[in-house]
Amino acid sequence: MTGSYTLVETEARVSHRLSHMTLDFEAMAVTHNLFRAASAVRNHLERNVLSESGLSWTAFLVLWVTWIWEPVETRVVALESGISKATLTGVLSTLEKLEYAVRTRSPDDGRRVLVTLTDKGRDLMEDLFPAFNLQEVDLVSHVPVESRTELATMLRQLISYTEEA
Amino acid sequence: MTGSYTLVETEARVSHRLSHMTLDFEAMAVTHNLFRAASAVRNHLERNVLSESGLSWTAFLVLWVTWIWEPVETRVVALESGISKATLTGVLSTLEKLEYAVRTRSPDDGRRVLVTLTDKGRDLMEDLFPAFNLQEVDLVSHVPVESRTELATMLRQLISYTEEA
DNA sequence: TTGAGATTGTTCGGGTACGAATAATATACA
DNA sequence: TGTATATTATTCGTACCCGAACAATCTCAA
Repeated sequence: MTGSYTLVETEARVSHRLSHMTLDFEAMAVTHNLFRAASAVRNHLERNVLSESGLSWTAFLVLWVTWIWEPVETRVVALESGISKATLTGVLSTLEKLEYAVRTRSPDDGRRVLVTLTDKGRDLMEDLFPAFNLQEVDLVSHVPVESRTELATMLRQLISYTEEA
Repeated sequence: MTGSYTLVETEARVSHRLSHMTLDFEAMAVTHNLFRAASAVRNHLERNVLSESGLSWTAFLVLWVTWIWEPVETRVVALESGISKATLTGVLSTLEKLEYAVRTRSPDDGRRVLVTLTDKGRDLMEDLFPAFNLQEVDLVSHVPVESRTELATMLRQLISYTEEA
């Protein structure tokens, strides 16, 4: 916290810089906090849970999606993980090198590639996932219990906008 | 949206995989949606506002922080932007190459480096920022007006946890 | 005043991250 | 049957992203 500016300081300063513009500060605060929260939470989880197993956030996410849906097409993994297929190609190569996942050509359609976990990958997730969830519980501890569902709902409303054609 | 699984489908599948574990699904939904929202919103803004000026999300963020606080130490810029100082070094080099910002050695302390915008950089922000905010307004349009402040507040509560020693 | 310890920005190595171009495969229609 | 069109995963080029190691600079006590 040391050295960082408060929300009030920032808003005062922004108003000063932008006094001649018409702006929606509430919308600004939402997106701003959304990114601060996402990157803060991500860094926290990477340091406290993932670093021990040498997994990046994205690698874990891909592993998780595969764990839930395997065997699953890479197209779906990319979509569910929120990354591009170009990025996924690299991450899958990493996971194959670490022997957590394998690629298989689809028998029905030669263009498609299916992803599955190795036994080693499944073992890892069995260990990692509960530890991960424990940290998630800690993270939301400052948000009142009765508001958490609403928070998840509002976040989904943000997602739904970007999914419109 | 095509091809992606719904929340209900995912939760059903996760429960099946994890029936023998004790998990907090609400905490899971919050972090999961937090990241989906952040990456969706980020990609949306990069495509609809930033791509025209050849700026990445992070480059814009750094430019924005500098615009508000200049002249400002790189240490503070990194903190406020939520990136590491190693990353900032690269981004600042990009911004200097594009002639949007400049580095200056601090006269008081030889270790410190101060960042300021060029006139070109300030002109860019004068144009870009209102366009950016317009998109932000669109993005929160699916979240009821009366809930937006609360959303921003809850996101700050998430941030506050990670800031504890 | 000198030297141990702290602070700061950069470099380095490895892993994401994206859009655009590409190659391989499948589909549709003539 | 063949050929245009569509869909898929990969490659390519460039930029971001971090922790760790590093060199430069400052601080402060002996």
